[in-house]
Amino acid sequence: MPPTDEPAPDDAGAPLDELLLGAARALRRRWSTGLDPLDLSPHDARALRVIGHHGPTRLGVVAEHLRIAPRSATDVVDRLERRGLVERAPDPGDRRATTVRLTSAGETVLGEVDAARRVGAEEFFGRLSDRERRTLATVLARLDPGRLP
Amino acid sequence: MPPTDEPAPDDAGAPLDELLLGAARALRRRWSTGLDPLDLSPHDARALRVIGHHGPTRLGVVAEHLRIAPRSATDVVDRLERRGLVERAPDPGDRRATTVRLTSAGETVLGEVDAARRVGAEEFFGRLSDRERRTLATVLARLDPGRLP
DNA sequence: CCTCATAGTGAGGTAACCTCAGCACCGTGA
DNA sequence: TCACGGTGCTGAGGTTACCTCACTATGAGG
Repeated sequence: MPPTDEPAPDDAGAPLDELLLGAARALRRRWSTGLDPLDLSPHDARALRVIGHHGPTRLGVVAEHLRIAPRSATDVVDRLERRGLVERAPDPGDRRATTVRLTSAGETVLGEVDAARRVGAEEFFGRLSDRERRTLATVLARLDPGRLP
Repeated sequence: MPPTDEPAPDDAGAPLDELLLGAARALRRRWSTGLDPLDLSPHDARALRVIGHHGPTRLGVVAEHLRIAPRSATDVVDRLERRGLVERAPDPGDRRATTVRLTSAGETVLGEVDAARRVGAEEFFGRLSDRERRTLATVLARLDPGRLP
């Protein structure tokens, strides 16, 4: 066995990267169970939030916000449109482009999604003190290259 | 499969959960580029580490450590075995069970993986102070339900 | 116009999971 | 001692969330 500073993986010795990925995985899992009654995948819910929050937006912009390839945004929007939660409309300024916006059904569901998200996050991050949460938010924000000045 | 290296705009006042998922995503991306020269997916590299650091282990135990279904561990070990990095052997104490351990090639690669991981994590977590890192580790460990007593 | 870039999408692929069923084997309890 | 429910692994087959590549329709500059 190569020389490493590993104690036991189950204990507090796990390295930062494993911890980060593990926590993200756990969160995703919990989130997805919280969304079960809405019959929405976490990803679609995320997309719904982006679209709702940014008003009528181009597909490409949605892709950027979700950090996925434009082609993948097409799929996401397809799914949401099939569910009647969003609708496409031609961009008046550029006839190549398509804008997406929430339907009223979409806005309703978005409300429920936000509620579920809040409850799930509350449950997940519940074991942390307010101070720990603030610290976590600060530190994580600094780690995400997309949000840096 | 080179991940798109988008600058990626920010999603307004991102809440804790988005931050966590975003950071994990960014880390995974960086990690995977760091592993490119080894021709290993992050996942397989993770499995290699678990197997290497636990000596000959049962498949089921590997699954537990990776937090995946036992069936999925079979796939991971299959891939690693096909690459000649690990080998299966019958568990002497239980003839239903199979143990996995690194080959010598596997140990070599594990060394490189560990090095790459350290470099990548260093780069990724580099903007944090030692104190911030320690705090992050503590907080994340508390968030991971898999590690609770 | 002609050319080149850009927005979205069809086709087709991949990775990393999952469940479910089945087989070989284990430990128990009557 | 042996039937039987539980356990460890795997084959078959599915899902999800992405990807690239090639294409069409459009826009913008010379």
